[in-house]
Amino acid sequence: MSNNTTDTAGLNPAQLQAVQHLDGPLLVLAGAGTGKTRVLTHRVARILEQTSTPAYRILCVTFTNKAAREMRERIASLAADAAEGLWLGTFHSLAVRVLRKHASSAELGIDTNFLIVDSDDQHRLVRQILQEMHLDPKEVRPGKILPFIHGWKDRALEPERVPPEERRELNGLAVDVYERYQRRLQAMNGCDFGDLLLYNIKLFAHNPEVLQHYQQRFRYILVDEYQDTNMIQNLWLSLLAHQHRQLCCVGDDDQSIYGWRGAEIRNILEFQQRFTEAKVIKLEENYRSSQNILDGAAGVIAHNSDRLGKDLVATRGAGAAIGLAGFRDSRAEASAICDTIIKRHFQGLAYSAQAILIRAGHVSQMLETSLAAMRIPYRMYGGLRFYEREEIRDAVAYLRLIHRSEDDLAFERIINKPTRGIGATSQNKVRQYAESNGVSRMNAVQVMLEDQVLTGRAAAAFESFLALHRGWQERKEVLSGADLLHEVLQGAGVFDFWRASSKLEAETKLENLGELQSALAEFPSLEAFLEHVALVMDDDRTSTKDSVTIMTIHAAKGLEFDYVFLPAWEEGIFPNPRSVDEDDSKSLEEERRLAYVAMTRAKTRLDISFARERLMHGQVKATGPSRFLREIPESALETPLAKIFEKMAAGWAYGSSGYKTPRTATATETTLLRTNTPAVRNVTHGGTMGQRVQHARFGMGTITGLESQYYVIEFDEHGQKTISVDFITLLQT
DNA sequence: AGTGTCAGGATTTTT
DNA sequence: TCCTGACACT
Repeated sequence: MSNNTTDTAGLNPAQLQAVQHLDGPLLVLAGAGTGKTRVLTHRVARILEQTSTPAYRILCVTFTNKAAREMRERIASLAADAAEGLWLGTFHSLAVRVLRKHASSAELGIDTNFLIVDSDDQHRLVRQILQEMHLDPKEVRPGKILPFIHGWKDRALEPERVPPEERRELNGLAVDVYERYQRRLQAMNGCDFGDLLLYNIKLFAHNPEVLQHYQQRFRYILVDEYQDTNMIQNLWLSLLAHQHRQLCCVGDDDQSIYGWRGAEIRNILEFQQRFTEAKVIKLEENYRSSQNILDGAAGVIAHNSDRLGKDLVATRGAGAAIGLAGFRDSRAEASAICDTIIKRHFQGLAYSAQAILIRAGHVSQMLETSLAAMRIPYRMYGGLRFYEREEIRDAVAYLRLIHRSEDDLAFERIINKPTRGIGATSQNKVRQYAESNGVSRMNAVQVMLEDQVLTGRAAAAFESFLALHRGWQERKEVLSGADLLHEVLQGAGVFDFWRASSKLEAETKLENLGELQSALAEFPSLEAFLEHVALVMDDDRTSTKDSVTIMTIHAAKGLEFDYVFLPAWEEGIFPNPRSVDEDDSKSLEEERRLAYVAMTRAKTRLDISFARERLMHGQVKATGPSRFLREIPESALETPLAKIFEKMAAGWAYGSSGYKTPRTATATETTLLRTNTPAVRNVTHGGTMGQRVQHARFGMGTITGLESQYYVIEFDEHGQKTISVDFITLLQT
């Protein structure tokens, strides 16, 4: 093995230290743009280089498939024989790997041939269960129950261990559904995403020898984006690291923005308490952003109390001050941003160097309208991903059913899609038969046809479907995946269905199906492909065309752009009102971290803006500037906030350079504004104490309290309620 | 089975 | 305002 595979050139002393320290637990605390992943990959290469063979000595865990792919490539280029001793992947993909080997040896209720149930299937399952329990779908929807189940699984809680106070939520309903849901999953040999890790933990608990085996195998464990781990992932890590205690976690507590889906920031904050011998290395030299941008972000994040603390220093110098701009309304904001984008483009800057990052999806509407009107090419991320699209999911379901005819969820998805005369009644019959006999749906259909339980039209329809299925199973052996898919879509009438469809998107859908065929061609087997799909909700392949990026801040984490726009920094949008209202400061702190993440995406120039009125849900809503704006140190700003207020008060839509866009409101907006603007106004909406209001469901009432985004209203017939301003119509006095 | 109508809701989103 | 899901009607 060559002795300079870990080329340390380009690593600063702190990074070098993080790479070379190879003894005991280590926490690498690194801010945005300090080269975390780079350090981690160098460290892996260093271990590979220093410790010769036995295979499987390193376990390297990342959070997303994208990150895993990136790391794999980097490591491969650093260390020639990386593939040999290394397990690298996401928590879930590695958990699958373990279960595929050992699931049968423990009493988990599944065997090694288990199928992975994705979120769409989870929804469908829960919906069925709720129906069986005769619950009013208006009152209880899967979306109400599933977050509980996910939350519990993320904390390694099985139904019977859910603590009493949480059982009481929804009157214990969620627990009941959880139990039924779990039984259903096991009956079909299925595992949802939460189960993958939960079963690993159970497996380790019931089979200590399996745990020991992996504890011995993985001498070194490395984790990227540690601040995003949830309780069960952390438990999994702790178990595996128990013997060698060579756990290296890399992360930034200030970038923990996934608390709402179970990430546990305490994992990183309390690392040193759990590993008292741990060494902490802070990486504070920032290669991405200018000092002004860092100072601005640091000023904001300093208002959080739950943090370990870092001082980032830019290697790139002071750079431009942060642009701040206020506008009369969202339209003016959008067109000013577009003007600036075009101006910079004419100065030679690529569109792809500019990005607009937003807090919530709906903010993009106005921006998209403006971009389109000005013919600026743009890409919107965060819509439906490739593998989540209806036509793709259907096609994949066909393949799943061909691969494993016991895949009941796939069966249910496509048995009557496109319609082939198998209605709800026949499907229910099959389902009941299958469940009471403990066989798969496909199996049930066969038997029911033989026994003539199914007759007439339905029987004929099932017959021809079975014939198709049989044919496909034979063809599977001789055809490539892509060809098989083509034949299936043809035979099942999917192509015909979309060709005949009058829907606008029909053509795109056909194109997508073509894309799926080429995706299939990249996999060695149908099985490999299906496993990939189950685990990966693939990020859309980036197009080569030069275009501006619009994405949510969440989606932008880990990315960087030269020029970044952050519109709609307004109370009511950012921070999101739901986070503000919760009594603890936790969610507000997460919003603040989100602001920090957003700001630190910019390398060269950052432009933050707000509007006083925003077109939302088809209504004009008055908004105030975000509290985060006041937290940005004035020294980092091009124009102080106070000055912007002055100019705005003087009737100007004003901002810093490139943002002077006087405008007049459209006729409709003016009318709406007038009706919504009484003398003494609630800053965010326009209501006053004592004002009469109307609500779609609760009727007439009187405002008795004003809060940031809510009114307290005494309704004439429904008593006192606190209601979001969005749903209130103010009446003229 | 497919289309039309009405009510209710409207952060963030990976595996 | 615009999307989704439930239900009723043809």
